Amino acid sequence: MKKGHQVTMKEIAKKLGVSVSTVSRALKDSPELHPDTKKRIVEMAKSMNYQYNLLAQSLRISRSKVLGVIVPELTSHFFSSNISGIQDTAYKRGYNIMICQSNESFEQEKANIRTLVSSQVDGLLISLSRETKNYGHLQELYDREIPFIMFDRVTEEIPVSKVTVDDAHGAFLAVHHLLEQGCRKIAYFSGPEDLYISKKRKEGYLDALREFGLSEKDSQIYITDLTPEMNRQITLKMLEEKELPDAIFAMIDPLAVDVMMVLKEKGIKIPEDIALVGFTNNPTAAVVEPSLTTVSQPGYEMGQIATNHLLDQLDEIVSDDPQSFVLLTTLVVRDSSKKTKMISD
Amino acid sequence: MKKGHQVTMKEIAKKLGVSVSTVSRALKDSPELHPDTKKRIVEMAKSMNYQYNLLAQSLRISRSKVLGVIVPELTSHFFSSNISGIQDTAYKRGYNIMICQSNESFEQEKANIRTLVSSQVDGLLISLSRETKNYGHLQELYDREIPFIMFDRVTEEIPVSKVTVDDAHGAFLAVHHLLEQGCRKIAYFSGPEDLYISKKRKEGYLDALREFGLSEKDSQIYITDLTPEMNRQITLKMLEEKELPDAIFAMIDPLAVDVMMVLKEKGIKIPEDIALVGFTNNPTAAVVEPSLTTVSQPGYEMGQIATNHLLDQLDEIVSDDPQSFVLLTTLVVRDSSKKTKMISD
DNA sequence: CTGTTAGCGCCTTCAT
DNA sequence: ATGAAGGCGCTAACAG
Repeated sequence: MKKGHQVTMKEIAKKLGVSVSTVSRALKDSPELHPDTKKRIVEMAKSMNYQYNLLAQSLRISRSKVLGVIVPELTSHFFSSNISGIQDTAYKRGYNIMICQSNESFEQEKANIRTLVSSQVDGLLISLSRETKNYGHLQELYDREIPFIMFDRVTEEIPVSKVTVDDAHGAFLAVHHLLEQGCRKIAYFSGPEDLYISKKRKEGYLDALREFGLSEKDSQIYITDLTPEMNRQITLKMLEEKELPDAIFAMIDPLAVDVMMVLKEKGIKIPEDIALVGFTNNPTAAVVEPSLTTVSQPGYEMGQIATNHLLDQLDEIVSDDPQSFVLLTTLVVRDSSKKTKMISD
Repeated sequence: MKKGHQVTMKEIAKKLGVSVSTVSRALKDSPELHPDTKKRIVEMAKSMNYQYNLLAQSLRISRSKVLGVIVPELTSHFFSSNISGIQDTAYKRGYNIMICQSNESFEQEKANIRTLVSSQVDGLLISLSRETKNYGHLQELYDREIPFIMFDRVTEEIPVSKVTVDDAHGAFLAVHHLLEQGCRKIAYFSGPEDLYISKKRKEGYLDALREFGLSEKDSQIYITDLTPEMNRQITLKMLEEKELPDAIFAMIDPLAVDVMMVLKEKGIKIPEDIALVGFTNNPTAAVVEPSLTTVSQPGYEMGQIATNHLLDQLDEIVSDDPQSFVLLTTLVVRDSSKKTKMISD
């Protein structure tokens, strides 16, 4: 299919017998121009259906007004909230966004960066893939002075701005809540240990235990690669222990839901036998039965803040010094953790 | 923040004492070039960290290798699956995608089209906003010969290719299944009547009724604007009727889930008292209790097919004649509709 | 095999 | 108040 011809300034100029620069000025509403000429040009442009060519402008001013976004996956609710916040914010400030998904692959992530840089994006917003364990590609971006910031899945290794949630504190809130409900044998279901969030949430878990006079000896940690199969498997494994925990803190909602399914199958009552808390506050958390207590992450706001900060840096409204934005999580208490039943229940 | 300087072909050329075209050819791996020169250039490019400037190429060849995507919202699981399919497919074929969300606003949708066209996208993939009731902006795209296709939320008014699911058939499957389960008073919970999918799914609903000797008189239709509040409200209204339906077909999963919540609150057993079927197969459908029978829409595949077709049109692999791809839906039977309990249950 | 030239659509001096 | 010229980075036609 061949695209229909796009009207250019040149054509408007010819039709009106003026120069291209005059047309350019008229369309930019430059003051140093006769109002009549301006009016004639603007009207002609409209009647010819003239459409500004951003590409040409970008090349000219070496600024594309496009931001690149890389996320591990598009279909996760959390990341799509991020993107939603990024898109709305960028759009409001006159930017478009180009999106890539790494599909949790390191190689793909590197390739994504390459195409986005080639596309001359003015800056990048990156959330790291699960596989990303060395940061040469980010270091290179940094060395080449291509503005970028990281969100959610970040690394401390590169001195750029980051937007995260207070994972440790969120986990602390979750486990603290379980302890308040009277639980004392609380298991932590963790994703891969080298994952940043696995570590951070473990910190919060242990902190909360300590707060209640418990030590690491009282902790119980199960590790999964987060596939539904392994999630099931470790839950079953846990159920084989002589002494069951009275609560489980699952690192992330989908894991919590998988755990819940197994417990229900096995006739274990939630929260009576085992209380359960997740993390993220996915839409599913509200509708499972029992409804899942979880830690809410402000995905949309993360996107907004990340984008505004990056654009502020680009526009030199703020300095380039790397800043770390740590958004607060909140505990959403639902039924899966209510050991102390209310009368109204 | 000022972006670091990007190396250009010109600089490579100067450093090596060759012309820019030679560099260009070397980097394109042109055969009509001395291998040694080519090697020298490629190595120099690498050592200088040369990065191709797609923007310049786009301007030159009047093809941006970028596709524009407009969806009503980014955070819905169905649309993010679409986008995931679009992104993967586009990427494989050497295209990037620029994404906008209309947030279900007609004005926003028009504005999105404008920026994407200004950005010189080679084609557009559009899913219409809920508010979009006239199609002048699409007609204009069409008249200006800007290649685009529509998916999921489409209109028949514009002769371009479309990718949809067989909504009527999906609804038919759902209601047919309920009838087979012995239900005879089946209510249809519909979104706004002017919505394409509301209409299509109603068709399937009525067809299925007819198949079982029922007529429009035996139908019961409740209409909501799909907000959680109104979803609740119409469910409560239905419950006030003297004679309750024995099954409900809800036009879309979130609506089905809202209905389910109200029914459960009121102590109505699902599926024993009222069976329930949704549409879309959102992740939530699998985890609510009882698990929700629903019609599955292949979101990712829709994105793939739409993108491949649009790119095929652009590359003139297929003709420009508008084609209509109607993907088949499948019924996913879960607990919310099983009137006839199996022994194993 | 390689260089020269012209130009994609726009903007920005520099003239007039 | 307007025009002419040069150039952003790259490619393609034409020479040689």
